[in-house]
Amino acid sequence: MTDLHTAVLDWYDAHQRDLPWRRPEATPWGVMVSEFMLQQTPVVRVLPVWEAWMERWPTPGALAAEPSGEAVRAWGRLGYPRRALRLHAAATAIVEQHGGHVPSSYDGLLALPGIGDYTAAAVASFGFGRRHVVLDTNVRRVLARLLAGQELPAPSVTKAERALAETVLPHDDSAPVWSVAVMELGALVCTAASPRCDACPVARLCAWQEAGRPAYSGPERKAQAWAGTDRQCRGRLMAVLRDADGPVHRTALEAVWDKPAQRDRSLAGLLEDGLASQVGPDTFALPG
DNA sequence: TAGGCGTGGGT
DNA sequence: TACCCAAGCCT
Repeated sequence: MTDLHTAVLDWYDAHQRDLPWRRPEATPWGVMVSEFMLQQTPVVRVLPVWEAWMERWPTPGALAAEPSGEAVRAWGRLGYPRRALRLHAAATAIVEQHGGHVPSSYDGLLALPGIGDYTAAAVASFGFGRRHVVLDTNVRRVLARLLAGQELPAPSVTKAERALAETVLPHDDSAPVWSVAVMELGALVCTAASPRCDACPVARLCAWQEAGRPAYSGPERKAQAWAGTDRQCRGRLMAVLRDADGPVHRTALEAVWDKPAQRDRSLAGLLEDGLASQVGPDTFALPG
C-alpha cells in the first residue's frame, strides 16, 4: 500500500457520501440499476428514482414481468429514456439467459443491452468485488491530473490512459474500494470546473499541482446544441406520453412543438426507437 | 468514430 | 445570460 493509496482510502473513509447502492445490503441488481441511472446523470437526481424503482422492482424478474413502457414511465425526468428501455431489455435477458441472476463477469455484463465498458467494470467491481479498471469521467479526470499532470483527459479513453490506471489499481481485494474512492474524490473535490485543491488529500502528490495547474490544451471540446434540436422536441413529446394515463391524441403532441416537419420526424424516431407506440390512427402511448 | 441522445443545476 | 457539465452507450 503506497502513500497515494493510503491517502485516498483514508479520505474516502472520512468523506464518502452515504448512497443506498453502496450499502452492504445493496444487491448486484441494485448496483446495476444505479449505474444505468447514473450514466450522464447527477447523483442527487438519481436518488429518489432509484429508491422508488427498487421498491417496485427489487429483482430483474420483477421488472421483466412488466411492459417496457412502465420502465419508461418510472424513469421520469432522468433523461435519455432509452436507458430505461435498455435496462428493461437487460432484465429480460438476465431472466432468459442467466436464470434471473445478474451475471458477475465483465464479459457477461458487457453482452447485455445498455452496458458498455464502464458499466460492465463498475457492476463487476462494485456488485461482485471483482478486479477491473473502472474508467468513468471522474476517475479519468483525477488520474489525468494526479498522474499525467493534465487538467482534463482526452476526449475518449486511450490505451496509455488505461495502462496508467492499471498501474495504480490494487492487486488485492481493495481494488473496488480504490475505484469508488477515486470516483468520489473526482465528484466532490477534483471537480471539472473549480477543483478544491485545498481540500485534496493527494495535492502534495499531484503532477498537475506540481506543474502549476496548466490549462487544458488538447483537442477542442464542443458543447452539445440543445435549443430547437430534435432532442428537445423528443423530450417534449415523451413528457406528454409519460404524464398521460393512457393513449394521447395526435393533437396533444402537436401542441408542444410548432414545427410540423421536425415534430413528425421526432415522433417517427421515438416510434422507431421503441420509446413510443401507435395504438390507433391518431393515438399514441408508451410502449406496451 | 463522430455525432445523436434528455434534463436540470451550477457558475 | 449562456454556456458547462453530470458514474456513457450505440451506430
